[in-house]
Amino acid sequence: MKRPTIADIAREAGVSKGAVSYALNGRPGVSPATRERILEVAGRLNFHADSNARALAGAKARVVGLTLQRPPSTLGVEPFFMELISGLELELSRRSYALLLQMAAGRDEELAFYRRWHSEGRVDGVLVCDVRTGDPRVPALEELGLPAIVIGPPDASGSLPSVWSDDAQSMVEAVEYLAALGHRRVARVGGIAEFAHTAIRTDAFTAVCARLGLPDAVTVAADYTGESGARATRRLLSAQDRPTAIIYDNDIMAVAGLTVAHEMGVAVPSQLSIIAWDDSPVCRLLHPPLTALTRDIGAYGVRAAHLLLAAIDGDPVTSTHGAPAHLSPRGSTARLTHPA
Amino acid sequence: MKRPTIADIAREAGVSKGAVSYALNGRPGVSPATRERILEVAGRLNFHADSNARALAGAKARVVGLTLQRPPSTLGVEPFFMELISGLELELSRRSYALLLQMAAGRDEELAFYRRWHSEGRVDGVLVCDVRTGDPRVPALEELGLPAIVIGPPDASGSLPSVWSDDAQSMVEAVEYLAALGHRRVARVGGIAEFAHTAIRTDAFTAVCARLGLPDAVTVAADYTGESGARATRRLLSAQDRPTAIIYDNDIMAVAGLTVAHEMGVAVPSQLSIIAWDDSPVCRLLHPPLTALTRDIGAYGVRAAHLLLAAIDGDPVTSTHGAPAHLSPRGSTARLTHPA
DNA sequence: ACCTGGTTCTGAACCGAGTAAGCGCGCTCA
DNA sequence: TGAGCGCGCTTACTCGGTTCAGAACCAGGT
Repeated sequence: MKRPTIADIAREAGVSKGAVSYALNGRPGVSPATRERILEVAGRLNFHADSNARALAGAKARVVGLTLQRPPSTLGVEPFFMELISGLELELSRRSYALLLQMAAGRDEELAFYRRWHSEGRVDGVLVCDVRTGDPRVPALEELGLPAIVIGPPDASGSLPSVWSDDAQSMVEAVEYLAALGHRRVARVGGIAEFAHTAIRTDAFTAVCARLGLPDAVTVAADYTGESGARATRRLLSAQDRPTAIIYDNDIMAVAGLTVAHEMGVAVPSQLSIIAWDDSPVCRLLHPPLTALTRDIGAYGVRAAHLLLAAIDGDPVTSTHGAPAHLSPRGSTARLTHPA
Repeated sequence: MKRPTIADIAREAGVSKGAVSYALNGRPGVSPATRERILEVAGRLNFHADSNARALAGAKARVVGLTLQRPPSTLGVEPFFMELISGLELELSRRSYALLLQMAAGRDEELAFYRRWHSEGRVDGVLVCDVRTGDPRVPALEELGLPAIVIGPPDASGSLPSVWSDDAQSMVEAVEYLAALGHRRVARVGGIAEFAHTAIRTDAFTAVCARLGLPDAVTVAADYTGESGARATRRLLSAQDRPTAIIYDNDIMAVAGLTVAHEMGVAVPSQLSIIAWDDSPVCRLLHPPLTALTRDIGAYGVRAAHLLLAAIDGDPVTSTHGAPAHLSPRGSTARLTHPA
């Protein structure tokens, strides 16, 4: 027997299609005895309801969509998205939801995918990453009425619920730590400036540096790639009063920065301290191992999936903050011993 | 107007639902004039056919599935899968197919997903990674009749078409290069031994070492994680006659190996040469930059997607070989200058 | 005996597409 | 003139579920 349908089960169990549907979905309308008989038959025939038919008849498609718009070269290296996806799937699998993954060239294409998915009835909801301030996707999704969760700071997510941590707090922790080690000239290699979380980090960075009286709290913009991180680092280390500590907005740029320091004869950590935001296994493998702002990215995924499923079920959902990234001090940060 | 259906278009264009279906699918049965009118209306209403209804009515679901069974910690770091997915999507998007991504805990769970997807009518075909010799998924998929493409060597893919490159050839290139640099004691840190491509590389490694008269061509098994690579490297470098060159089965283990060499005071490349299989941006950022076996992983994805879509269309499909990985010599390999 | 209320189940409509069968029309050709 | 044919389009049914209206039945109360 191939691909049994509820009609097959109904015949086998001696009931109508309707009864089978009620029984399988755990809704009232069938007696416990009949329900059990139906479930037994379904199990015996290894029945799985056709998801297309179910979705067509008004039930959920049991699929959520995720689009990523970064270039593959960046994506492949950053563990962020894979860890995020792992977390998402943990929760989605638990509820028998599937994940539709789509790479997009830009926001417009990404938005076009949301629109198409919605009108094709492919997904019950979507997850939104890398939001910018004033991101057109937010109002568009609000208008579509497609359940959506933003993985990013709530500032830019409009009425869409979001999942993120308090980046400002983590930034304060990092800068205060560097200041406590005696650093005065602290710089930062930031991520893509248009992303909302980048702006938050930049503001927090300048604010805390001002509060601590650190001069020249400069942020150089980069784009998460190793090359851009290396370029930014060269620029910073070539300056008159070069910084004695640099905070990078992701780990791959920090790795690049470490190499540039080597290349320019700047000793890490004796002459330069380095902190990476996000902590991939690579950070621990380098020499010296990188001090990093560690956070449980998988937990974001779990939480985001949880919220999205709740939103799909029509439950009221509000933005939540996960635990902020905390500092994992390793060999790349130290008190200055060989001032330049 | 929300979510227009073909009935809406039919009314608007003054024809029947059937005519609309024919027109939209580019099949005969409507005159050019009518077709154009229908397409104009569809475009104006921004119509997209409900994929559930379409799939239910016997057409394709336009979805392919991919399951990954490696632990997220490994997945996140290795750029392989992200690059593969990017390549897949390039081709899938071109044909308006979507990608269903699923993490699985093991082969059995992975197989269960294939089964469920098939019986739920969710996917038109699947992609299979990390095949082992005698992998149960191969006969299971053959029996299911679900179109499938193996991303791996054809040896273990049974009657399923596969996409891979000639790893043996690349291994020969790497070992001959090391031999030409004067290395005699060459070792290897291999990937998971059960994977079919690992076996191929191991066989090729021992064969070429034997042919070149290199003694002790030992392969230490590891599991692609940095920790396992570091452990394996420590073991190798602690041996009586330690190797003067090590080939790693992925880049992350090579990074770990480089750090262990540092840690043990073994200079790279003067005392130890290192080659990584697969070339992530990180390889170029290290000091010294890692010599790597480079291959176009995205191209695998494009090719695999292409074959899968052909198989779904019912076209005859045969396994293909992509270009083999080729050596990108960098600073981590050199002629021995400080023999131990 | 009759009404009420509740549970259990059936039957049929419906979701939105695809598609086989059929029908009218105009054209060609015997 | 009428048979035959092909084009263009409509009609009606199908896919496999969900869901709603109502039938059948049973029990209890009056």
